[in-house]
Amino acid sequence: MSTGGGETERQAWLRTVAADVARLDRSSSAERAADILRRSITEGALPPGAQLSEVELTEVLEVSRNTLREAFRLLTHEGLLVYKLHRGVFVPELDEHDVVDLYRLRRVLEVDVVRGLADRDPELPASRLEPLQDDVEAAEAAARADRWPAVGTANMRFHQHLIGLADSSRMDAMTGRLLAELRLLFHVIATPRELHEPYIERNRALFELLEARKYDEAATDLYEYLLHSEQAILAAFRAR
Amino acid sequence: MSTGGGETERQAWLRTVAADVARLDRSSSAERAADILRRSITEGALPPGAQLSEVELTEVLEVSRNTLREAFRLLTHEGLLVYKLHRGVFVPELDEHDVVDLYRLRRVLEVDVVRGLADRDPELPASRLEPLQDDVEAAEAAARADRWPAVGTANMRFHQHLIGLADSSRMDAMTGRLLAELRLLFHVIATPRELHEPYIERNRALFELLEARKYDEAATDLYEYLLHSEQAILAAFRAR
DNA sequence: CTTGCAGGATTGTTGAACAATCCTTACGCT
DNA sequence: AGCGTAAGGATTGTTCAACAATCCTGCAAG
Repeated sequence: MSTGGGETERQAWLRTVAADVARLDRSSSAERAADILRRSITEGALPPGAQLSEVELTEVLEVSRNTLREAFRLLTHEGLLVYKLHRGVFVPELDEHDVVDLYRLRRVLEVDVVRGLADRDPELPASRLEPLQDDVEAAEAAARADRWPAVGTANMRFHQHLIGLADSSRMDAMTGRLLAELRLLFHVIATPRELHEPYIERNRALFELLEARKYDEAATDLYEYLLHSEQAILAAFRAR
Repeated sequence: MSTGGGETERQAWLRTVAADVARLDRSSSAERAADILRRSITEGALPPGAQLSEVELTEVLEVSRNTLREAFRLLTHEGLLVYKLHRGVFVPELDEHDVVDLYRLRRVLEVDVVRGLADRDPELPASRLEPLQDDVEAAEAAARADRWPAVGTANMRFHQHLIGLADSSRMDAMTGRLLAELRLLFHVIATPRELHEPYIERNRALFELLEARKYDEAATDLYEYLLHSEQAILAAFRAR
């Protein structure tokens, strides 16, 4: 490797290495406990409204109460848990107001990302779209296997990767939080198939528009897409 | 008060009461400690890069190490502190990349809020603009007294209240985080006057456009405003 | 100049203990 | 019976002390 090569190139490499190191560092007992709880919540094992007992979870997760409370704090700030002082932590119960709030933010962020891709199209290698393609194909495969929760997961990851195209760490974090809360909403809906099926082909259509570099068209399409999704969830919500 | 009056009216009232109760509940030792640290950081007493020793702060704040660590977690998720595993917590050092990232999000969120006001103009009472007017006048008063950090604080609150017009709790939280990080950036800039002075009258102009209900004009004005502010900070940054 | 190895300092985690608050139950009153 | 109230138990909030794991510093050896 040449030492006096490209200055910016070396800096970019240093950044990727630093990111990898940070990723390896991320392993404390509290975060491992949070990982387990996060999966339990997003997969529905802990339904909205459920209380998480401290003494019970210390035994299951094999961590001390203090460490468990740190895990609770982590998840609280992801929106997956809420604290009620002197009463404990609960899986939040979101309502229609939250649906509107969440989707407003999704529309703002995602549409802006897609529209902004036009400005930096030259510096965007085609390989950046590969994760999106993988997600689309994963959703299609899961649908063929009738595994609708997996379809929902793949669709979620599609949107997370879509935001990732903006190279904004803060947008990534916000989106992760928004999608986690959205999953909370999904669990109150009885029919996951009707909830996720329509968006498999809409995601593919969106992906192909991006591949064809028709960013403005993709943005307006995505806007309609998210409006439609919001209405679907609201309708399912009102039907209990 | 009529019991069978407006259904939605009563629900709205219940929501405000619930919000007040939640606000009163919000008082634990960890959050009080976090409040003190937050002020120390945003006011510059703890400069970027500084490490916060646990044993030292337990004595100053008179809380236990566990409670202090909960306060650290709170501030970490506000972006005011960063954890390095087995090394401690530090005040983050933001760079030009972060400036671009933060301002991109500010533009997206704030412009969307202003533009969205047009749709719900009828239901928006004029009193909602009062906090904005107060902030503008506070900034003008602080400027006359040569208190430029206070000008910066008032300008920040102006934008926080601007976002508040959207009635989105998640946007409020995100904006609080973004503005807190922005304050971190201000401390590396030597001349607070040149940094804040131009935006006193720009905020007033924006307020008057909102008062006149010229929302589209206000939105484009705000977009230019934020681009200008971003360039000013980047310029000050490159000049060390 | 780099490498490897103590030693000390700091953080990560645990367990126990006590105070504060909430929930439940039972009691007494109208 | 219905309702306010008080005692009791259970849970959370907070503190403390201790130990394990990791990092930083300085120094010696190659």
